[in-house]
Amino acid sequence: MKKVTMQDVANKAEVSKSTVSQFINNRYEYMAAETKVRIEQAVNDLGYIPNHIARSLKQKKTSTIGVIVANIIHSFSNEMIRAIEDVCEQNDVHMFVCNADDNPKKEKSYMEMLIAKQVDGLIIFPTGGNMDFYHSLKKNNFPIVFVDRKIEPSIYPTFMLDNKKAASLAVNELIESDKKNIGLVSTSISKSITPRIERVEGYKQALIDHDIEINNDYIITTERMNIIKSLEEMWKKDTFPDAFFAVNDLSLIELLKFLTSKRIHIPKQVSVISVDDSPFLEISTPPSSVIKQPTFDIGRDAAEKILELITNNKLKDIYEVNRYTPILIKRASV
Amino acid sequence: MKKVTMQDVANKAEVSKSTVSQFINNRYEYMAAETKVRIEQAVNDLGYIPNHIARSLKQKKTSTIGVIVANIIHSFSNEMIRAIEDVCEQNDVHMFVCNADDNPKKEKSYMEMLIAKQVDGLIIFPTGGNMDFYHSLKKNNFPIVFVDRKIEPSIYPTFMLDNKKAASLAVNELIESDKKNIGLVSTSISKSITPRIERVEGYKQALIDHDIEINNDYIITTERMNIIKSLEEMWKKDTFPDAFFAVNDLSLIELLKFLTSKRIHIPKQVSVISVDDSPFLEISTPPSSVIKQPTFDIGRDAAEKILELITNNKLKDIYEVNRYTPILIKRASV
DNA sequence: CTGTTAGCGCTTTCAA
DNA sequence: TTGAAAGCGCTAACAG
Repeated sequence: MKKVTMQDVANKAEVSKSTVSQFINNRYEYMAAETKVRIEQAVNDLGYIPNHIARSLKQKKTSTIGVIVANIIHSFSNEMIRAIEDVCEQNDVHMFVCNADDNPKKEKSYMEMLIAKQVDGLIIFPTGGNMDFYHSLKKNNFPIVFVDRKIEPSIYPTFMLDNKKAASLAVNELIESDKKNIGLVSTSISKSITPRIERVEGYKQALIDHDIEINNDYIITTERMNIIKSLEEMWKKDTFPDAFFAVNDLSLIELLKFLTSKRIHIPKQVSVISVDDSPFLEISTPPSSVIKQPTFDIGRDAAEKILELITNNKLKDIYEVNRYTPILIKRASV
Repeated sequence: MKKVTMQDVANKAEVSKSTVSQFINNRYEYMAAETKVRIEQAVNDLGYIPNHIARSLKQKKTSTIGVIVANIIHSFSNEMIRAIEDVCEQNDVHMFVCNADDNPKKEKSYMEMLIAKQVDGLIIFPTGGNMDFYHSLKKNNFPIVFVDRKIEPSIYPTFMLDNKKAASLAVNELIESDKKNIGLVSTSISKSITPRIERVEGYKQALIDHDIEINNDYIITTERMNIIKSLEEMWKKDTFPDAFFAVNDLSLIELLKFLTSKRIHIPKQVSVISVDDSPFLEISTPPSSVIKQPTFDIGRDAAEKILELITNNKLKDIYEVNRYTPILIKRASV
């Protein structure tokens, strides 16, 4: 496959390369109408598509950002991507999405790949496993914004949910419907993933605030694939929670699978509430109550921030973390 | 942000640019151990990351492919992406995923964008709205493979499900459990989307094969957002199907929403089966029986094919369509 | 074993 | 109103 270049177009239109370049970049100011037509003709005849990477090399920018999500499986990630896409589109910047799969190695390799491909900036859901790399990028003044999770100290702008609030909203809702033995289900927190940790803390705090004793036997924080096993073990014991707070959609799925398999009635026997909404929760039996993140706002603000950083290119030493207020959506599972 | 270049590394290590280039590309054959160490040192000190786009410009290839999915919402798309990713990784090629949102305009703009960014090839779930563009690319010998949907004539390799078989598997399953009035629900088929059309045809054929008359009142093919409305209308009539074939996961969701809202028991009153599996179907009530695509095989084969085309760069005039056999997964909804 | 050189396709002064 | 020339960061002969 032999690609058509600007030179080919120039030859065909019998003008110089630079004139074609002017044309391609819509700088018609000084261009004879007739020249314009000739070039247009040539472009169409040859099916010329400008080589962006040559342009980028020259301009030292690609008008492209990279987005690295922690795990694409979460419905939250998908919504965020949509929101970011919207503002990118409005600003004529492209975006590439990569999925770190909650794996710091993958995250790092994607960061390097995207930087090698000269993205102008990065939006990252940080796994937390690449502190040194973040810092070295910061030293080089490379624009990044974090989303969903924060790192300490917060050397880049960060946009995330008020997780404690989310947890207390959930626990309060459960308590109001007279549930007292409230369990928690979370996917693994071993990698110090802020939202999960904060939600667990928020859950504990909410219990304390209601003078309910924390029962560690009711708390499951483990790999997704082990959640059902842990629930089985809990089930075998003398007491079992009459309500659960699932810290995200994945843990909720596992929880529901377990509850269904045991034919436990929701909400009569066990109430359930989780963070993050997703289409399937409307058709689960019963439809699940959830704490929803203002995903769209978070995504939009993060995207606008990265574009601003790219333009201004002045990084502050430390940034405040921007927190967003969660919303309770009542359905029938509590 | 001022980027570190190969020249910077060369200066620091007191060698020439080309020597650094050798180093970066792991061509140590003739390199003095001591030089190697000095360069390594310099690379680390400066935090040098090679500029891929400069390299690509020179090499006239990016080792990157583009993937344009019709609609990322389908669970099928996600699984395909995973499968493609696997073979890319094994072959050290990067991949960029874009979502056409079932919109030919978006599809075209992504195609142009990716080609402008010099991807070496494209895997496309074609919307069917850009025939001219496909043909002009073909004329330029640009490597593409199609997935999930085909175009006529098949000028590029195509990998997709045996949709008629899928439909007949579904209908047979329904008939075997003594259901006779079998409805169909599909998202819009206006844009001539092969899988949906083929599944509708397959459904009709299967009914004919069983000497069951086709009742057009039982067939819904409309935009996702209108499905429930159409079901409502059907519901008001004298007769209502005792079973449904949903042609994909999205139409199934709508169908389930409707059935749930009417408190119609599945499968006692109405049986349900669909094409495409997805995690939420295990926790729906009851767990849904589905016709599963061998997604992994399709993705792998498509990815291997595009890499082959890129290497050989010899396009045939016409390709056969590769069909894959669907698998019935029995759960409790039939 | 290492350096010199040309050039990938484009943009951008500056000159004509 | 258009063209010539330099150069973005890198690779790949080839020379030394």
